[in-house]
Amino acid sequence: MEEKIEKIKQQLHSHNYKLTPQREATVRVLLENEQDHLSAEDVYLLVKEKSPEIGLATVYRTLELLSELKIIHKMNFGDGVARYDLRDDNSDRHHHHLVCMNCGTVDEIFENLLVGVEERVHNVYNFSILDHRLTFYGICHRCIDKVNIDDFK
Amino acid sequence: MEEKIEKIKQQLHSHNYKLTPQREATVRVLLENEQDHLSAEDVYLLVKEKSPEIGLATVYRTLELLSELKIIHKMNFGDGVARYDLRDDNSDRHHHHLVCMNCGTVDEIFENLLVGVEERVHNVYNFSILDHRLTFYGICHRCIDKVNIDDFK
DNA sequence: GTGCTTGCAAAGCATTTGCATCCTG
DNA sequence: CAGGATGCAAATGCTTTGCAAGCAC
Repeated sequence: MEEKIEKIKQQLHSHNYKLTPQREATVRVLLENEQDHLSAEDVYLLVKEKSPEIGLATVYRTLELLSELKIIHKMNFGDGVARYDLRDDNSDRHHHHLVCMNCGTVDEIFENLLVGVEERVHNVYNFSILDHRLTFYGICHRCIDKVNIDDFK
Repeated sequence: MEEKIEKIKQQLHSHNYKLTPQREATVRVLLENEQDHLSAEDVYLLVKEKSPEIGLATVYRTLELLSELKIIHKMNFGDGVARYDLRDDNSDRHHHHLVCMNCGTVDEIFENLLVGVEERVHNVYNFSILDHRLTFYGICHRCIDKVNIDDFK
């Protein structure tokens, strides 16, 4: 935890930004909720619990900044809000999402599912890949016995 | 073209909706721009050329309706606007996107890149897949010689 | 003090909704 | 003429921005 904060501090410093108390509080919330996919509002409410004086705009600016520095990932599952995820350098390229169309839960899976696929895209389409997103939409294991899957087709 | 319109008309009728002139104009724009990924605003402006009296709200309502009936695909590339695509039943599951981080162009590729992957996700995570999105972000063949790729990393 | 940060409020956009009107059957 | 469909304008919801004040080096 502390060493992760320290690392992010370095990353900010290397781009001439400071780890202000507000930014640190925001980063801590992200670290404490690494499995989740928090929206800016979610982060704001959690940060407010510890630091009630923080403004929503500051949270947005911090998330935008961390996103630009590629410390976090900004993503979109089609529900109208941006969601944020800490980036773990190692698992990053092998990190995909399972979005449940019944309960809305977003699970993460860590598997190198695209072995060979990226190379193929590069060779066939002359497209230089820098990042990718792979998201599966369906019904999660918690809901599968409770719903009629045909209702979602 | 005409038979595609006719088919969509049937799909609407089967759900007790009509193919009104406004809806037809909207569908025609989508058919005429099948390669593109138009935003609602784009569609609105194109429809307006032929039918200047149409309202933006009607375009939104039509796109929403077509999306619910799964006649079109609503998607999101992270630029803050929803984009729409006609669904071709056959190529649908093998239809992916290449988003250029320099010029913003979205190219489509049609390849069954995920052979085996879906089965694996289903078996390992007990997740019943109904749809997926695979998007690659990078630099397209038109831009690769004009930019320094490290600037995007 | 100079420049980055912040909080607040106002503005910005994309999208949705209320409502009176208009068709269509 | 009854119900769906439309156009307009207003409202909404997420996000960004302007600006004056605060803070740090």
